[in-house]
Amino acid sequence: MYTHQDDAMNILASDLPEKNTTCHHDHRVSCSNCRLGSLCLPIAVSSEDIDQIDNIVLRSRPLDKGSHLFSQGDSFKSIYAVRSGAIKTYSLSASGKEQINGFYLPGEIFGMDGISDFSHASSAVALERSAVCEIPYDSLSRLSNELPSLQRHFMQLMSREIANDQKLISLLGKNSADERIAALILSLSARNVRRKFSATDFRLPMSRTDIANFLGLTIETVSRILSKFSKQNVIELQNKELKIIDMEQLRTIAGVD
Amino acid sequence: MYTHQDDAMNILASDLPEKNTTCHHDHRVSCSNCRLGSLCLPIAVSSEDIDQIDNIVLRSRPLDKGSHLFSQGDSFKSIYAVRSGAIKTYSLSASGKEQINGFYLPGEIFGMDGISDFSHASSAVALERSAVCEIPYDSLSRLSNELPSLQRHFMQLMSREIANDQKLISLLGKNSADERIAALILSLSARNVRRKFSATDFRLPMSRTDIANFLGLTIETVSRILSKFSKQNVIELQNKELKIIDMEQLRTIAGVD
DNA sequence: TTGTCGATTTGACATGAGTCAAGTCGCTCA
DNA sequence: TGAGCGACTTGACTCATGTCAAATCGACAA
Repeated sequence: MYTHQDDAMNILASDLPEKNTTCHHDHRVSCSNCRLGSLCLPIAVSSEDIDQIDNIVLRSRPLDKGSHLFSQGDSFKSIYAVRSGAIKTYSLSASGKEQINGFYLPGEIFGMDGISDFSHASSAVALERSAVCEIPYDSLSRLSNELPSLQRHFMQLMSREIANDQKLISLLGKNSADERIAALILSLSARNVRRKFSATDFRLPMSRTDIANFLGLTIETVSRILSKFSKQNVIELQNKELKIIDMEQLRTIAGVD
Repeated sequence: MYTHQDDAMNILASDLPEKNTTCHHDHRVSCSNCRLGSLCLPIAVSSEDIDQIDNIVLRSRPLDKGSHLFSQGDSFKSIYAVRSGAIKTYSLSASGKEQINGFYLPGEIFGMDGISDFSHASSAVALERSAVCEIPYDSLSRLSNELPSLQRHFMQLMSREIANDQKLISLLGKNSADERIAALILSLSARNVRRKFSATDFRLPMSRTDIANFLGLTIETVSRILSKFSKQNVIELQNKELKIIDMEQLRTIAGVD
């Protein structure tokens, strides 16, 4: 039994000592060698089990920026784990508006919204050159029956996705633009920490337009607020390179007491 | 293989001819006699399987209005199906704000947000005198291993919950107050139809405050917009008794083309 | 029946975020 | 190196929704 403090989501990868090979360069790296370490896979899985999982995972070559992994309405076959880069998922509402549902960073899992009716309820597109692992759902289901810890882990993943969505609902329903943007920055920071990267210095993988869409704001509002945060010396921002200067203040703005 | 048109969610109950017994009066009714019919259970489940499910379901006595079924942080043991009445689930954000995550009507399932870390991420409270079926998660998991259709159905339920949440995210992020309220009324109407009740005449089980909280609005705005819809002869509203007068117009307002 | 209290409605006003309109920046490609 | 173009920023103004305040309604208890 284990829990995570942060809200990122994960399912496949191993617990072995990190190798310093960059995944981008060899997209065929196995789960047991993946530098994402235990981000994806259940910690409880033994190394023989990892081999079984390894066998069902498909590793495609990197996706170029802007290319789609699947589109809304496509028949559902697999879920995906980000290996490198960043992915956004979005859906079109009945009235044709695009809503970004999430940004996914290395070690995170997406594509689970297609399970309910065998077709994807959202589209997934690469925000930059990215590599993903594809996990065919049939094989995963079958393997889950043999590996109870995998089944449990998978359920947890879905449940965590629900919990994440509910946080976003609360953010959109109850928080000001300042609070939403501060919360997004803090979420990216926390997920960076999870991947053993800097909590304070990182690149925003998405455009201002994407941030605005995700947070239910306009691009002008996002831009103004980021400028304001910069003027207030809470962050420093050079295009997409972000540095958090005053983490405490950022937390205060986000309303985390 | 089957799909649903609307977005309500469901898992337990049978497919047999409806009996005209009101569930409220005998809260011990079995799944196979439940008037909710096939709303809850997977259609594919055979009658012997239903008996097995029947055996793991706990049927408590009705809950009074305002009483809690579980609270945020409680350890997770079961998921629940609404038999009669209505339930809301809500969670407190880091900053202490309450956000209603959903309203659940008879035949709908809730409480799945607790799976990820063995503790409930939200609280559930009865909006009116209600009866629920409790399905212990342990037993459900065990039974799922024997009944593939049950496991599939359960996955679909979780996935549908995600899809629902994403619709709400889009609604909150992209739609005006008018559109949000029209969409909620249409959702309640569709779910009523699913239960073989009137599409146009029903009672709102929740208060204006709850509607406002759920939709990310203030109670004043909700009240004003409901009054406006009434003046425009789109609906008629006597306290909580709602009659949809002009369904077409309501759809137009909601932005469903 | 009357009193009480919370739920709801309505009005007047304030304001945060959207809209519209210019720019400016910073890639990419020739 | 410079042209072109999409991404981003900034300013002025508007408007939808929130805030504050007061009145009314409706359910329930005495």
